[in-house]
Amino acid sequence: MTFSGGRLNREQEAAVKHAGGHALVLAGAGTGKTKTIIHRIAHLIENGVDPRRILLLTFTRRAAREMTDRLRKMVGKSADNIISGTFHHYCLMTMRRMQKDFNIAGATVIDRDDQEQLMRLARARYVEKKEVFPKAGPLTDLYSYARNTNQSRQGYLKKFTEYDEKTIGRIIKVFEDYDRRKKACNYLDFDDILFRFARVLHSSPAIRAKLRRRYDHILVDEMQDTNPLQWLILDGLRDPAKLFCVGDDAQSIYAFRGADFRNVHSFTERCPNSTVLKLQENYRSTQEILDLANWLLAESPLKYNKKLRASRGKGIRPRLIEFEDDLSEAEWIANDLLERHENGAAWKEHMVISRTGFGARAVEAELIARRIPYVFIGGVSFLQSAHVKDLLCLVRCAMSHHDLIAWMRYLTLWPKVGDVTADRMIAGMQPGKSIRDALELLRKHPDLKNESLERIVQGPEIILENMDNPAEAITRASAFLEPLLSSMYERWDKRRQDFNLLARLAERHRSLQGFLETYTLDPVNITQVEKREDEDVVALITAHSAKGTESPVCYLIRVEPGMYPHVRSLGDSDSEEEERRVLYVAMTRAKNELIVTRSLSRSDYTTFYGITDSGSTGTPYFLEGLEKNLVRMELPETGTIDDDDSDIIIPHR
DNA sequence: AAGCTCTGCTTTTTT
DNA sequence: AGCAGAGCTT
Repeated sequence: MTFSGGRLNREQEAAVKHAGGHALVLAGAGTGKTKTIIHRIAHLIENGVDPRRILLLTFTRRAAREMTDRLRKMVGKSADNIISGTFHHYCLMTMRRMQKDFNIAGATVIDRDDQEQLMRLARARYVEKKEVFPKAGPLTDLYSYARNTNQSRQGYLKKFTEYDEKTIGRIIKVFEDYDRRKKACNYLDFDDILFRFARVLHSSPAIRAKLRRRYDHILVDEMQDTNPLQWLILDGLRDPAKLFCVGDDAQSIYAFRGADFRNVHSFTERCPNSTVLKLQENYRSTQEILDLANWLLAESPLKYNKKLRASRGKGIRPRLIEFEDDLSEAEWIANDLLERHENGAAWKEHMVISRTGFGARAVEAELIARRIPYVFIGGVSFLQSAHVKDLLCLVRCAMSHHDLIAWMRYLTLWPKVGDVTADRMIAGMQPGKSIRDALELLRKHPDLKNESLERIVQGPEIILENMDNPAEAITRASAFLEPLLSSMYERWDKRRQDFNLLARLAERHRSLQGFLETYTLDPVNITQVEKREDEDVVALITAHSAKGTESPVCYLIRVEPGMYPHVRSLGDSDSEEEERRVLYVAMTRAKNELIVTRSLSRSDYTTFYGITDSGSTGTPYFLEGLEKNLVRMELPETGTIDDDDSDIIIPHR
């Protein structure tokens, strides 16, 4: 990202060579944060620190991989010896290697979808069908948030929700039921991964001592997005290991997930003898781009005390372009991309940033129609599509007979098996000690007498035969499921190709468990699998996923009332303020050119749900009162837009 | 007990 | 407009 070649400036060098206690590095957008982390690790290794005693915690696996790739170029293969990954990844890996200490043998990691599924079951027990009561989705959010911020359910619900006492009592009942179900199935949800690790770390001095002895240096990226649970983990692992935490409070955009920027603000109180270092010089963007970003922050009632200065100096003023609707917006962007490409620019020099995955749809359709190569980053991954889940659930069945959700899904794929029959079969397996016992019990189950169901047991057996060969297991399982699935789904021919893709992903793994867990924690997007990373493609990306990236030309699309701040955040000033930071993050991705687009007149997004009229009356909007000289206002060249007969339809293909 | 059909609700961001 | 859940039919 930020060029890692080139010399370090004085601030960066001070951070890289910092010796002594813990350090917090406040690094504004584009100030060479990644570069500084990499150089620091290289510096440590060159000064004799054993790479295996360096722990690097990042926010996404993508970031971890990118950093180790760049580090490898500097220090060679020893880069691969540092321990790097997300908090979740690191904690899970460590707990797996110390199974006995953490008591997680045989546990299945479940993703957000499964978690919601389980919550739905728990909810059904306490809530009448038509009753007005929070749905499983929101309940899961509440449950997760309370855990990530390490507070009691009761306290959290009372303080931060509007529910009355009675409702809160019932919500907690549902949560407790969820807990029981989770335990019965031996599941670990995302939060458990952090929670269990943190709990053992703080309740078992012996294990804590053992872990603390392992590291000399712990580096943390995106510190502003860590949550209280993650802080407890860092706190438990530090000393003698030195923390080196890098962050920027103006880029904190994950509060909805429990992130707490006190982890940045209270750092020095929590870590006595620590040093705060600053990186202030922006190397990424031109001053015009930063002026706009600075203006946005200055408009905030909060005091960020941030003013980015461009070491590169002057450049092109950001453009603000207005459209009739999102279709002409998308069309214009595609045209502009094509034009730039014809003039010799590479596709990969362009990034299209959207507030929501959904909001990028029109542009995506247009890119496909115009055959512009792109990757979509963020949004729904292909691992979440129904048929892929079917296959993965079959794999999971072979790993544990307690995996209720997987078994339920697998069994009900079969004709004449609904939830009732499936329940009965699953109950029949529970006395089994091992998965093989359980399969034996299932084979004898009365419901399998039916001739068409004999083959049910074969599915998991195929997987069991190929435990050490994930790719083969996937291939065989696909063939096994095909007759069932092909009749269930439309456009089966298209879907089945995803199975080949899945097998290719599996080739990279030696154990099925590792394969499953890797992609549960960090699902891969289909376009990311298909394309090589260094391929020449336009990046279509959500603002959240864009954090930590940069691009010479950035299109910021749909910067409209209802989007920034997003309608869902309205009414809560903290959330609204977070939206400002989302926009700030998006703006500061641009190196040379920032092109802001919007369609104010007929924003179907705002009219769509609830917002009374399409005029922006009353809806707060961050670009309201934008100083004219900060951007170049434009209308797209007319032409096709006004032709009545052009009646543009986006060609789907 | 399964499976189909209709209705109503939703669409933020992600480990 | 597309999906999940409720209710109805087989």
